[in-house]
Amino acid sequence: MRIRFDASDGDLTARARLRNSAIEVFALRGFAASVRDIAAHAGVSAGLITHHFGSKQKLREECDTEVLRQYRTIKGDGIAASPAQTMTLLTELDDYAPMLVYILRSVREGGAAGVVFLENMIAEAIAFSEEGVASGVVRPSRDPRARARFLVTSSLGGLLLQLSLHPNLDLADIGPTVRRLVDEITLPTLEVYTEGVLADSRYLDEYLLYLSDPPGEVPQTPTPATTSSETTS
Amino acid sequence: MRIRFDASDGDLTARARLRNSAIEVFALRGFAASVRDIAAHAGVSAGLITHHFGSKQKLREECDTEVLRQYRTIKGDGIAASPAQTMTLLTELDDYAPMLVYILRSVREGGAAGVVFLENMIAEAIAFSEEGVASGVVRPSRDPRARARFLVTSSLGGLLLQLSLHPNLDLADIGPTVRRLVDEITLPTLEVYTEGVLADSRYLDEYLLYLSDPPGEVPQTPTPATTSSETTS
DNA sequence: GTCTATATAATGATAGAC
DNA sequence: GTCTATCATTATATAGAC
Repeated sequence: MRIRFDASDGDLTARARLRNSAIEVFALRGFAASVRDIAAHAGVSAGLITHHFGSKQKLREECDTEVLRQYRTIKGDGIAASPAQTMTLLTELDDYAPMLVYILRSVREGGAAGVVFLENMIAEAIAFSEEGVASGVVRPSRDPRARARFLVTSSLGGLLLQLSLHPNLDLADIGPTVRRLVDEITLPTLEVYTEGVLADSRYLDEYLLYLSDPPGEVPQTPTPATTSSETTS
Repeated sequence: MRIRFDASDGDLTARARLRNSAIEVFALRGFAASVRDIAAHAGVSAGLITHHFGSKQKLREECDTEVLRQYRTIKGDGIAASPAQTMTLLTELDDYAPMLVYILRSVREGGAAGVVFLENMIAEAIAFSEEGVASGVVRPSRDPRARARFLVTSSLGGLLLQLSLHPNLDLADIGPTVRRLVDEITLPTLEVYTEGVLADSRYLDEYLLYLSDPPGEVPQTPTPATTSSETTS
C-alpha cells in the first residue's frame, strides 16, 4: 500500500502547485529562499507568486498549514508507533522527503510548524511510554513527562545537529542520509536505553537526596516537615 | 578566582573593540545581523566596520577565531571535566555568555567555530568516558566512539532545540535560561543514564543478533564464519 | 492566470572628506 | 580612525498589459 499525497500532480489548481513547489524550495534551500528562487523552481515569474499569496509571509503560512496537514494524514494512516519508528518510517517514503525536511528545518528555526510537530512528538512519546510501562517493556520514570520531553528533544535535536553537518543536502539524498545517521546511532541508543551509561546509582541517589532537601540561598533553619516524600518540580 | 577575558575593556585597539561588539551582536541577533546593526551596537558608522575588516565575511571569520581562542583559554584554565560540567560551568560565568551563545548558534548553523567546538566536545567525551570506564564509574560500550558522539550530539542538540523555543533571547537572560533548561533535564538524564529506559534487553539482543548476521538485499546463502564475535561499524 | 515593468527598501561595499 | 555620501545588488511587493 503506497500512500501518495497530491504533489506534482496535474489535477491541482495553479495555486496549490505553486505552494507545493514552494515547500520543496523551502526544504531544499531554507526559509531564506527568495520569492524569485521559488518562482524559478516552479517555472513561473516572481510576480505571480505574490499575486497568488499576497506576501512571502502568507505563502510561508500556507506551506506550514499544508505540511502539517500532510503530517497528520500520515499519522492517521496507521503510524501510531513510537516517535523513533515514526521518524524511520518517514525517511522510507521518498514522497514525503520534502515534508520531512521542511519540518526539520522548521523545528530547528522554531517556526510554527516546527513547534506543533515537536509538541506532537512529545505527546506521542508520553502516550507511548505509558503503554510501554503498562506492558512492562519500558521502565517507569519518576517524572514521565520530563523524561518524554528529554528523550524527544535529545533524539530530534541530535539528528538535527548531525544533519547540519551536511549543509549541501539534496532532497534526493535526504532519505539515505537520515537512514545512515539513524544507523550510526542505533547501537549506542539501544545500549544506553537498555543498560544506561553509569555503572552504579551514586549520582542519581545523590541528586534525589539533593532534591528532597534543597539547599536554600539563605542559611537555613532546621527544615520543617513540609517537603517530605513527594518530588516537586 | 574569577576569569576575565578582555572584552568591553578600554585597553584595546578600536579594531578589537569592534570585533568584540560584533560577537555580541552575532550572538544576540544571529549571523544574519547586518553590518549596520553591528555598527549601531558599537556606536560607530557602518562604513567603519568595512574599513577595518574589509568585508562582513572576514569580520565573521575574525569573530570565529576570537571565540575559539576564548574557549580554549577557558578550557586550559582548569575545566577538564565532563562535557556536561563544561557546559554548566560556562553558563555560570556571565562574562562568557556572548561567547557561549555565539558558539551555540554556530553549532546550529554548521559554522566553522561550531564544527570545531562540536568535535572538541566529542573528543573530550571519548577521553572522559575512557577514564570513567577505567575507574569503574562508567559502563563500557561496545563502540565507545559511537556512544560518545551519540551522547554529545544528543545533549547539545537537545539543548539547542529547547533554546530555539526561546527566540527572543537576551544575552542577560542566557545564563538563567540555560540553567533552567539544564535543571529540567537533570532528573531524566540521571534516570536514563543510571537505569536506562527499556525494562529488559530484548531489543538490544535482537539488534546485536541482527548485526552479527546482517540480512543481505539478495537472498543469502548460509553465512560463512567471517563476521563472528567482533562488532564492526 | 500569467507576464513585464517598476516602486521601494535594505544590504554589502566603496570613495573621499575630516 | 572616523564620518558622510553614494553605488550596485538584491529583496519584497505593486501596477497594469495580455
